[in-house]
Amino acid sequence: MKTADKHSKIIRAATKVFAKKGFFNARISDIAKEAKVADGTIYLYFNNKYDMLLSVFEEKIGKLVEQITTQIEKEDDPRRMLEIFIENHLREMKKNKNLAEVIQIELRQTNKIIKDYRNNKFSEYLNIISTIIKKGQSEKVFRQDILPGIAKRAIFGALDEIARIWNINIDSEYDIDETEKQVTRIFLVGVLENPQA
Amino acid sequence: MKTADKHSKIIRAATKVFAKKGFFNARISDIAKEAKVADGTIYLYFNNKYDMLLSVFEEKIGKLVEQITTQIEKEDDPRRMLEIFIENHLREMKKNKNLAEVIQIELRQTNKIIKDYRNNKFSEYLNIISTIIKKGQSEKVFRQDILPGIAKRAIFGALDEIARIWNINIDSEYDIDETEKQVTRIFLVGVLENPQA
Amino acid sequence: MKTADKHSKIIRAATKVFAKKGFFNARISDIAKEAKVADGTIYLYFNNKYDMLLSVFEEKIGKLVEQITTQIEKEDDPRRMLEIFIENHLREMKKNKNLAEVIQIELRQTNKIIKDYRNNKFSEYLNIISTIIKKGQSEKVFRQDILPGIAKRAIFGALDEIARIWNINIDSEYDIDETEKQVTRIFLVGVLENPQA
Amino acid sequence: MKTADKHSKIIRAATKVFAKKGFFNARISDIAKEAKVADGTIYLYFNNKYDMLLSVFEEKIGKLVEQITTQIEKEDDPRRMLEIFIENHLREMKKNKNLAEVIQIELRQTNKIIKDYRNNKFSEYLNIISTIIKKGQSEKVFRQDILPGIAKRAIFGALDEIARIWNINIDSEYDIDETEKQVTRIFLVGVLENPQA
DNA sequence: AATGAATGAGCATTCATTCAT
DNA sequence: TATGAATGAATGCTCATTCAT
Repeated sequence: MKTADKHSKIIRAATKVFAKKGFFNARISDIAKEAKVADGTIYLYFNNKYDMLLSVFEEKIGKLVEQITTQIEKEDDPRRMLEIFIENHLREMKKNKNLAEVIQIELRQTNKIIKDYRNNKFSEYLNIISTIIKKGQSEKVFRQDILPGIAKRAIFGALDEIARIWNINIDSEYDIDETEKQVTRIFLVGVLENPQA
Repeated sequence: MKTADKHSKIIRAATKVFAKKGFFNARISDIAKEAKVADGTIYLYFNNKYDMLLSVFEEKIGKLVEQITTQIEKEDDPRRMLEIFIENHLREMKKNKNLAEVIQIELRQTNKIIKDYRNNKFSEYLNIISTIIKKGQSEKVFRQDILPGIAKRAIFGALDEIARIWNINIDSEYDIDETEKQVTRIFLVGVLENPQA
Repeated sequence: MKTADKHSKIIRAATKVFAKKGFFNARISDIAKEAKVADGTIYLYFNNKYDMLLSVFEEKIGKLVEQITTQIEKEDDPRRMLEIFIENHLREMKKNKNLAEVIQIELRQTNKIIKDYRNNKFSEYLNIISTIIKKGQSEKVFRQDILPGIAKRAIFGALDEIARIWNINIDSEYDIDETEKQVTRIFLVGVLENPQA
Repeated sequence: MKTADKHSKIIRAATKVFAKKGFFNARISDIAKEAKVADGTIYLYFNNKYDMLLSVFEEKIGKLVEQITTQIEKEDDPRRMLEIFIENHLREMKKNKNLAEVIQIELRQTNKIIKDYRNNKFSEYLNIISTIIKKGQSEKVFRQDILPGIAKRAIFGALDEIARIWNINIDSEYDIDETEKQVTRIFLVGVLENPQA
């Protein structure tokens, strides 16, 4: 087996185990067993347990960035772009609950001090949103008074919370299409009946 | 010192230590030292470490529920009520970063299975939002097609993510007043310039 | 309640709890609860946990010594005296399983170093047997070549092992009368069919 | 070092430490240090502390069973067989005081409920005695009215109590040869001068 | 004398990491 | 590269004992 294969086998196993047990409750030996690899082998590919989490996170987010970017590039309407982002995020999280879980864990569970200096992919991911917002503003499609730095947090936070619930309640009340529409509408037009009033 | 005092001293210490180190990295002896109490004393008031986290969480959220409910009851306009909720949540989190942190931890860090059957206060908290939404809908102030069950998650998630960032970046770009206005506006009227279009 | 009463209430409770859980697994608070007394109160009557065990043991054995001595004094035939000893020991252990248990514990479970300097009652108890043996020898009823110091251990050991089994198997195969007869016979005439041969 | 070696090194160390301090006072780290092994290593070979005690006990008793069985098989006279049993037991306990101690501990110290379903070797050991008795009865060498189930307990109890004393008094009054003869005689012919009388 | 809240030393067990093979 | 036995630091929790009331 080639090195790259083993590396990704471990990443896959780690994603699964971290998602299932949480970072602190996951044991290296769990991951090793899941990856069908010896415990020690893991340390040939990662420096330590936390490094694995970070790698998993970065890799998964990296793929998301790529995938969403590809789709968005084909569009020109910022409304549609935002819609695509929301759609994609929710669909990916629904499809891959482990991924949703790992995002939750990495973002909140581990030592904040260690965290900061490497989360580049995640910044990139959030910045897809703010870039859309800014484009919309320059094209006079989005309100000028929206602060993209805040909007990107609000949108990501909303999506993330919804994904969190999916991971807790196996059967949620609303289906994914409805949820997408709802979230998109809330962010595009707000909850007011007559905004002009 | 009276028993009640010691209990709340421990809660306070636990909140601080959990916030600073995270649940898994917090040692009982850290909390004991912070509370100026012996390690064993903690077990006179709590069954185990996780029980402390849950107690801290429930108590803090309980106070939030009370405080926000009191303020909202004085209002009648659903728009204003939603604004008050957003305002309060953000102000509390800004004021008490430990609280924000503990919410983050409890919501994502610990065993989901154990969690569900006790997080009543948190449900209550979220339901404040959906109640406001429903009231707004019945008064034709909010759009009829908004699903309160999704909106409450979206709003809480947005607020929570913003608070998370405050806890990471000591100095955030935007001040609290601006952030409040932004979030309120995003949720009330959305990001579109001309929703009618 | 008079002091003596409380002392004996604690002794009774301790006997019960030690018997049920063993010395090391018994908690002071268990004994206190059983005696309907505060934990701290126990330390007004005993120096420490081990001191309680020793007190329980000495008191119980002391009573046994007294009881058996009284009965034996009425007899003159060493054969009958030995029989009475065996009878009494077995009957007491059958009647009071806690006592049997505490003997087992004290004799084997606790620190040998601490033990030695106080076990006077137990020596007295064993010496009842050797005294009987010696009397029997001087009256030419028992064999001259029997060493009383060894015989007393053999007899006590046999009785104690039988009592141990009673405490493990709730229903033993043999009833107490039969057991008494058996043990008495084994020690009086041995197992041989034709000792002369 | 091979695995088997390490296992037996730990068994040896545990036997020594349990004997010296008693089960409850023995610390895992004591055993680890005695075995020149890390604390954690012990848990690669045993599930927990109690499991070690049980393993030690079973292994030691197992060896005794084997050794005594081998010797007894060469004999045909039940009198001699009983003598061999007594001889062997006492010699082994004298030689290996730790072993005597561990028998004492395991038999009385630990949870009786757990105990029963695994002490197979010990049952085997006691049944060597009853088998001898039965053989003697069928050959009309031993009295027909002796109950083997009681006799085996009486004999084991006697031997065990004598071994207990050896472990307490470093210098006992009687030497081993004399003790053997005494015990054998007591059980074979009893203490009476004229059994016929 | 009696209480029981408070103490804090003590320890079994876990598990990330190492390293000889 | 790969293994997995070995390591030993780390810690939640217990419980005998104390002492202010």
